[in-house]
Amino acid sequence: MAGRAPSATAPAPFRPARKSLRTVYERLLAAYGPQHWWPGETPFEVMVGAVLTQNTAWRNVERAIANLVGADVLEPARIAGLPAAELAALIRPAGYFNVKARRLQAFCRFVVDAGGVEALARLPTPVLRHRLLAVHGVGPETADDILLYAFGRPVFVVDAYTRRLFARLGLARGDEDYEALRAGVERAFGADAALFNELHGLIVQHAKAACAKVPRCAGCCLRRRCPASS
DNA sequence: TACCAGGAGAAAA
DNA sequence: TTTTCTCATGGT
Repeated sequence: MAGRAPSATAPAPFRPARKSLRTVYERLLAAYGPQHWWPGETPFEVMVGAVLTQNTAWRNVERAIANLVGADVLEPARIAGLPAAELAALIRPAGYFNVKARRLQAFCRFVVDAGGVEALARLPTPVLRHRLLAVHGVGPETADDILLYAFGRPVFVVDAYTRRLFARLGLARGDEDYEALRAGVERAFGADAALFNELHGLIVQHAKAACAKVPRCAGCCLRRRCPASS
C-alpha cells in the first residue's frame, strides 16, 4: 500500500530513541530519587484528586480532599448525591469549584453506574480508557492519571511539564498531540507501569525544583514562559 | 502586581 | 476543524 505524505497540518510524530528517554529517566531519578506517587489513601481518592488537580497546584487539592474527608463524603454515591452548591463549597480551595463540582459529580455517577471501583478495575485498559474519556470533565491526562495511579495500568501520563521538558531537550518539537507523546513514550519503554509512575512524578518534581532556581535559569525550568528558552 | 499551577469543555473564528 | 476563551483559589 502506498504511503501518504504527511500534510502540513498533521500532528508532529514522536518517536524518541529508547536510549534518550532512558537517560532522561535515570538522570531525574538520580537527582530526585523515587517519588512514590500518587499520594492518595484509596484508588477512589486518587480519582478525585485527578479531577481536582486539573490546572491546579496539588497543595490546594489536598485542602479540598481534606474537606471531603472531614464532611465524610469521600465516596462515589455520597459525592454524586450532594447538592452541587454544597460540593462546590467543600472543594473551593482547589479552584474552579463550580466547574469541578459538576465534573466530580459526573465522574461519581459514572463510577456508581458502572458498579463501583472494583467493577471498573476488571475492565481491560483500552475499554476502561474509552469509558473514562466519555465522562464529562475527564480528558486524556485525567483519564491516564486514573489508569496509572488508581488502577496501576501501564499508561504514560503526558502533562504540560512533559511536553515542555521533551521540547527543551530537543526530543520533541512541542506541538505533538497528546496521543503521539503518550504512544512515543510507551513504545520506547514498553508496558512498564512502575516506570511510568516514577517518570511522571519525577518530571513534576523537576519542574518544582527547577522553578526554585529560576533567577539563574539556563532553560532547565519548566515554566510556561521560561526566560532562557523563549 | 504578575505569574503560575499535575486541564477540559464551550464558544468563536 | 482549529483556535480562543472561561473557569478561580492560593502560593511565590
